[in-house]
Amino acid sequence: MLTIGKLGNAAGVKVPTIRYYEQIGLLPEPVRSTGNQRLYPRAALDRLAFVRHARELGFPLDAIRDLLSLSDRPDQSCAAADAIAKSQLVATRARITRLRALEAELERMLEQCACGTISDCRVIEVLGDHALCAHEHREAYIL
Amino acid sequence: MLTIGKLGNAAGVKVPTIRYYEQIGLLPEPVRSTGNQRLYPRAALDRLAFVRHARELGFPLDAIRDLLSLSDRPDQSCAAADAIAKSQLVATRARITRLRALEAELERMLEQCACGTISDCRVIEVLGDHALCAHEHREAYIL
DNA sequence: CTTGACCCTCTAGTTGCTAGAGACATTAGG
DNA sequence: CCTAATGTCTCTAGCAACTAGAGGGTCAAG
Repeated sequence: MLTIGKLGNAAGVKVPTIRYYEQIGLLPEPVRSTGNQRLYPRAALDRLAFVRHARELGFPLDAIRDLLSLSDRPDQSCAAADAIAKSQLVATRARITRLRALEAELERMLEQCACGTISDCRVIEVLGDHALCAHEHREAYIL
Repeated sequence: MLTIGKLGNAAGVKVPTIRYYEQIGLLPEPVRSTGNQRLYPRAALDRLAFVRHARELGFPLDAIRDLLSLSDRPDQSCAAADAIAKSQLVATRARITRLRALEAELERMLEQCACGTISDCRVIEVLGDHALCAHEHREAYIL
């Protein structure tokens, strides 16, 4: 059995994060030692590594919760898992599209700035007036 | 003078957001009517539009605070404003790079999945084992 | 048996808002 | 002038996904 620190080390996840995952019900409550310390079986390592990897790929915790419960039912169709991954792909692409427009706008802003005084600073000017922009970005800044 | 609702409408910013900006010191406290309601001069509209536009371009509020105080000093050099915009550009590019790696990984994952049962689902399998990945992404998922 | 590294719970902070409760102000219509 | 509808006020709490810190208990080595 592993203590929480060894588990965290092995999976590359910080100790408070593991406790947080337990608190929100993403990981099951482990057994405790006589001194009330968490003790994890080897299998917990796989589960935690799965969570970490999914997080690294940008999956939100809600989606990971669904993926975990799917992975516990090996005989079911994997269509649901595919759908989750697909929607993650769609979200990722949307972010990229948005960020590329922002990148272009920032580049333009900086290229045009002659770096004099604030009163004729292109950066400040463009920020103050969307009409000076080449792109539309009148949406909320979605992360 | 404008009430907060008219200001918000004109600038495309929700009323609670304006109050929030005031609370964190991003916008100055306006005068009040006899009935304690906020009353804004026309100039507040420019300032709020500036904030909104900068947010749309992904600038964090801290950076916007700095940009606002720079724009109040028109005689100073605009090097500081440029530096802020540049670091925003760098951050934006870093996010794009990261998201493109994620996109590629998700595409690969989905292409390889034969869509059978969970037990041989490529999505679940890859999530459980980083070694199956084509890219490194062993960093925190930075938004 | 003591020391130091680990672990426990709990609260509060991060970013940038959004939602709601319960009360007061303003304004348009009759 | 009164009323009803809308707008505004303050305050608290919530979202994601953690992170940091306080103040204490536990465990294994020497």
